[in-house]
Amino acid sequence: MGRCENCIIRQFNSLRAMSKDELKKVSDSKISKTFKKGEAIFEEGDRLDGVYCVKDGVSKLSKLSANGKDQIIKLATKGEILGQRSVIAEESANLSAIAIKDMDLCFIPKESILHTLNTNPSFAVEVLRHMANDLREADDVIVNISQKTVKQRTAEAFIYLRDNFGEDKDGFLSLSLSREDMSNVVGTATESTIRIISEFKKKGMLETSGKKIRILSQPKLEAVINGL
Amino acid sequence: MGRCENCIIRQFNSLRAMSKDELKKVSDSKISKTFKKGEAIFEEGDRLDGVYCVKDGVSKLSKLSANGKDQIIKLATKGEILGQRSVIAEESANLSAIAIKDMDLCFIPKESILHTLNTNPSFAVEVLRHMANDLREADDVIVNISQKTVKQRTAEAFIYLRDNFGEDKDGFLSLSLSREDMSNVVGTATESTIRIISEFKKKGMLETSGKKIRILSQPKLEAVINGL
DNA sequence: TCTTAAAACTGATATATGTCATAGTTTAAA
DNA sequence: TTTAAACTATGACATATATCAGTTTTAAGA
Repeated sequence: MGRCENCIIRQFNSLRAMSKDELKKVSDSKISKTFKKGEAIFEEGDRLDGVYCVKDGVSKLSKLSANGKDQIIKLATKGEILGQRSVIAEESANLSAIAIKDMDLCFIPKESILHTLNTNPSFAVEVLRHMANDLREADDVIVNISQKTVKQRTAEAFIYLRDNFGEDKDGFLSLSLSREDMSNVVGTATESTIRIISEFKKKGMLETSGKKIRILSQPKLEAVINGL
Repeated sequence: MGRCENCIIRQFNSLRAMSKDELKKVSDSKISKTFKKGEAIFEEGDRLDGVYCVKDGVSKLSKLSANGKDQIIKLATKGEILGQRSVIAEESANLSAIAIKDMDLCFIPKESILHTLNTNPSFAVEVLRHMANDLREADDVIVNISQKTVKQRTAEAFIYLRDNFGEDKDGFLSLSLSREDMSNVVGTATESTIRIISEFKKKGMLETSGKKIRILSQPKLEAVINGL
């Protein structure tokens, strides 16, 4: 099994602030896990005994509302830490984490995390910085949802998918979401998302091939985002 | 001028995790400030040289969108720290803070905060806990906005105002927001808020007297929230 | 390959909410 | 007290989006 000390993923998250000794301990207690697409890493309300460091794959973090709809708050990929907020706040998970691409992760027991937090200030500050960033992003989402139209938000989501997950060699988005997941990111009904995607295709902004979607004109998408 | 060591407000926020020495330094460098209703403590985009500890009054934290509408993300009162996120992330402010009730605050230069963060892990953990809580609240807002109707969110806002700011001796909400601020909390048009308040009055849920609003039936409001 | 379930799509319609126009009311300033 | 400005209120109307119902397409399992 790989050693944390040598893990490249670590460079992208707060674990890089751990000392050699701390990493050794984490490495000894960590457990590698895999989840297939569709499987839940944890669900809303679960008590978490640790956090998950994403080595590969993608997870959606979502929250179910009373009417049965799911709102996706964030898509987490390589380098992200899942469950951090809940472990730190010593609360049960406020979101569910479900794999939307086969995942490869390391489970790190909360004791390691909490102990390091309480003894290594630079680790705590790193985690804090990361959470401050999540908080700003959440604020932005709030403003977006309440001020922009579904069409604008859908256009934004496509740009987001390209910027954060990239494209394959043929220019298709590397992460393909189902129409339902897409609508849960945007915060709308599945039919609305389908209609908007059809419209974007007609207007030459997007192209599809099977489940894959390719962005044809980022400028046109941006025009939509800017309310033209 | 008051000494931080003796400040009661401190008990309600992360500053309680500071040592005596640290508090002494903060006390020597802090500056008391007051802001009248309507004045800006800071604006979106400002670089903050420190944080503000609210001793009294209320501030709205809001973000302006392209179309000129303001979304209120949070109402901050006694004990809250303003600007913490931006100082920690070393970014300019992502929100504006504007007084909606005359305020009394202490400005604490960022050096004190950052130095303590880097040397006192229990302070860092306290701040982290607080931010983890803000993050959960933001997640809840996202789900609320995208899943609930304006009417439901308006009803929730009234309960929120009662729970967080209380009532005066006559049972009126202690914090009275203008219809516009209320609509910016809920994320809707001012006219919609006005109409809904009228409806709630007709249905015996609310009562107004001048600018003051009194909740007449919490159960009825809750029925609305639960989509009845 | 056939079969079946899930996902994608489309149309018709309902409804919540935003927008615009206008009038009444309160508040603050002169 | 008078006047102007800001806030609250209400109606008429436009429109974005949800909902429901049905069809087609795609994917997966037998």
